[in-house]
Amino acid sequence: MTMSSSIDQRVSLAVSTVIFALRPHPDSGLMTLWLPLVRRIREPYEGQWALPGGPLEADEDLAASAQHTLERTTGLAPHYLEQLYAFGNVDRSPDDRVVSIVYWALVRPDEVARAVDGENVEWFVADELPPLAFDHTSIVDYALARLRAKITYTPIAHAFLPEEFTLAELRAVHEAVLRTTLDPANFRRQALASKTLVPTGTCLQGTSHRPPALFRFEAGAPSPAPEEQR
Amino acid sequence: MTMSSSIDQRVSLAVSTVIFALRPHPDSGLMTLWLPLVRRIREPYEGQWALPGGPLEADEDLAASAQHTLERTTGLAPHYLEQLYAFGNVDRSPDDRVVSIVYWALVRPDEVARAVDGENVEWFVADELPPLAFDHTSIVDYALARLRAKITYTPIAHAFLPEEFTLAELRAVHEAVLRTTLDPANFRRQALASKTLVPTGTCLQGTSHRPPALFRFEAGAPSPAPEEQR
DNA sequence: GGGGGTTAGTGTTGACGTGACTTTAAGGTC
DNA sequence: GACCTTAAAGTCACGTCAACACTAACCCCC
Repeated sequence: MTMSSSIDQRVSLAVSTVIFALRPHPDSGLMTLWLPLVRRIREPYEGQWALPGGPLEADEDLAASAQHTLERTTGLAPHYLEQLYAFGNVDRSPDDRVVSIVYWALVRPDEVARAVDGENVEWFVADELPPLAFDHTSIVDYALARLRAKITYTPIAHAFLPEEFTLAELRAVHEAVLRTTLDPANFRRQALASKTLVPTGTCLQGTSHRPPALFRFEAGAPSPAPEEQR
Repeated sequence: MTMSSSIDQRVSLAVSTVIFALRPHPDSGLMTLWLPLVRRIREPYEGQWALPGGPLEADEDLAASAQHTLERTTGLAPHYLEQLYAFGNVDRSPDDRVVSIVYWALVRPDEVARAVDGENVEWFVADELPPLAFDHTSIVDYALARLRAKITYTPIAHAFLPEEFTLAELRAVHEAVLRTTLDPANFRRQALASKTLVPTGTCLQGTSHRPPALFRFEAGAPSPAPEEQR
């Protein structure tokens, strides 16, 4: 603990984030998973797309560093943030040794609108990515797998939605993430059985059909540190 | 990526491991989870017990570094090793900033016998630990939760056993880890349904009752990188 | 060598969750 | 008011699993 491994061995520590959001697919119009990428402006992999990230800030916890780097590079403030994995293989960067502690995050549609969409930040369909820098392609694949697994047994879908939402909207999130269709009746049963949805008492008005009830997400027992993981 | 965060900000990177093994409890005689701890010989927390670990080796991947540090400090070679979490809160070490990438491991009983049990390495019952250095108590708690969760939906229990084992032995592992009793008939059905157990054809002889069949663990599809996580 | 003890292994039953599907309710539109 | 559309509730069959009963195969002991 006294010898700093980083000084002697020049291991640099980065924090990156895989950010997911939902918006319609340009071709089909279906709700689809998107994620923002940043164009690299230095070697190695100059000009290629990569995950937003940066060096760990000395005075910040890991999650806070991920969040701030995210804010700085993309302007996004996620509504869900969880550590994904620490990637540190020797050969994952051609020059230096870089250990990346990667987080994954979910953002709401209103955030997406606020995000900077400048020259070096662009949104891509999660399942149709260009070749990425470093090992970021496999990192995104892993994050995708984790998201799809976790949404099936944990109520995180609401992180893609505004405060109040209908069951149809919640189901649309699941369908978009999992790329399937779900039976509305069965989805309703299962969603209400989880006890994490609280009806607001109001209904969404202005539809050309029966008005659906609005719900709000209510956290159950606070999750133990650091996460539950199942 | 060009600025090394570690040099400027003196963040050191450590790799530690929570190692689990099974042996009888000294009081009850029941099979119980144990883990080896290392006594710290330097400040901070000098004299206190801590997880085995050390600085990340420059020429090793993360998992390899965990394995080698383990070998060096405790003499143990695990049969299962998985990344647990990266702990990096600013205040987790009183002096320097230390980010620990923590792994968890399972070892077989024959390994436990081979392990060094010197002055500064000692085995403890996992649920009856003394106060540990740094945030290692909460790390162990998290590893315990992960082990108990993962053993229920993944065939890792065999990593506590020799190559060939009976279903009763496998069930005893589950019971020891989860601290419950399990129905032998239902456990058998569920274990055989997973298709990961291959009968060797032979039976364990020398028992004072009906001889049980011996099984061997056969890996199914190789797990995707980095892990499956569910 | 037969009865009893012990564990291995098989079978049966009922409760529960879930997928597929039907039915009723509540709006708007024409 | 007929009709369309989606919300919401209800029905049914099937598979899973916990609980429990039952048979099988050894050893021990008298």
